[in-house]
Amino acid sequence: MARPREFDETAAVEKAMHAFWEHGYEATSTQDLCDATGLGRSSVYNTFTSKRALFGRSLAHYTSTQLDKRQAILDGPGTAAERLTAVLDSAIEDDLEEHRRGCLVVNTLAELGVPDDEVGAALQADTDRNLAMFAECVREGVLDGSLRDGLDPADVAEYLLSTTSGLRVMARRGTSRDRMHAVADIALSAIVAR
Amino acid sequence: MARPREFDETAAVEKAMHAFWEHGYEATSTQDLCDATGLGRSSVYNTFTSKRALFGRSLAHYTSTQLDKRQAILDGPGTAAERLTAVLDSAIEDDLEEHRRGCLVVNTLAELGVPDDEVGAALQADTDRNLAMFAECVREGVLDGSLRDGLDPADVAEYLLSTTSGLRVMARRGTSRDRMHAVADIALSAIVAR
DNA sequence: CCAGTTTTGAACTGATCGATACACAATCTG
DNA sequence: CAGATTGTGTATCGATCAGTTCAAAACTGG
Repeated sequence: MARPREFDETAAVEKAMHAFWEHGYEATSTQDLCDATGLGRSSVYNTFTSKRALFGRSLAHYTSTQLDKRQAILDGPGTAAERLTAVLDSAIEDDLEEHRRGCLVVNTLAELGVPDDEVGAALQADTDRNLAMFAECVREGVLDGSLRDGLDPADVAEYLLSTTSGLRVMARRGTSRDRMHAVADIALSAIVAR
Repeated sequence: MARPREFDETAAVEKAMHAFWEHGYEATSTQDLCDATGLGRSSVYNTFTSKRALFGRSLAHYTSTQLDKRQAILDGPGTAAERLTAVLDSAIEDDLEEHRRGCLVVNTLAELGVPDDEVGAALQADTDRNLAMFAECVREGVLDGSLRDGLDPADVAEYLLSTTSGLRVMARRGTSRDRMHAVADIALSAIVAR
């Protein structure tokens, strides 16, 4: 083609993601996005079409990173119960760093719901992948004996996703690390083998 | 004094609350508030000072209503475990009606965090009152034998608030009523007496 | 009916919103 | 180097933002 880009597209998406994460979708102006990415307006619109589309890209980047991290923990060593504990601990640590901005997915769900566009599609995909990952781990846990017998993997997956979502809201309320760990302990006690 | 108001202030706050609830704080314009309340701009600003202050009033009205409703259930008949079940069921029903707009408190926490103003104060007050109500019920449950021995009321209160917050996020994800009830069942199974 | 007080409606403020137009710079292919 | 193509910077678009101004309207106590 012709003139090449003077910036890295993925790096720009990442910087935009942090801007959206910090202030939310509506409260982040296109000027904020230019400032955050270091790009001019033309470059932003030429590359990403619209604020909405850039948000979609940012959200997809966020969910991809987050899900990969979670998958890595669930694919790691230990019993299913231990791995689920590690997932909750990791979620709590994520919530506490980064100026307590919470989780971009939860924040977006709260602000926009599941809109009928690429943003909603990214949110739905995130929900589905989380549920699939959790359900698979629950099945493993029933087999390895670390989780209780008779658990419904789909229901428990929904329970675990609800639990992590709840923890992320608690983080925004200002709950302390110790309390969040106590909450996670109680939550897991409902499903670990006795 | 002089010329009387042509509208009911509380009714106006309630209408404004629904507008904020439906679209979020940032996405609700002052024009939207005029339309929703049926008031002119002058009346809105003369009565409520600013969009932010009206949001604070709307949020306080919401939390007050919600907390009173929850308190009524917790003050009702039945064991503590039964009353907590009723609270979660009520929260689920609330989440499902009203076009799945979720919970105004959770939505606001996600969008704004806990800002250093009247809005943040309303959010903090809501958190504190919820925790106090739950903790008291947990104490009663340990005494009446419907909840497990040795539970820490403060931790379990935080757990219950986290659970309801998580359910409200799940509602925004589009989770079905049956699944939400299944999640609530699992959540309660962690603390009910065996 | 009148002075005093408050509410109300309409017009309007400067600022900012998301997005575009367009000239020009920078690179590619030939 | 020529011509095509794409990226970038600046200036700007109309719309909308939250909030103000101001005079007419509607009430009060006297």
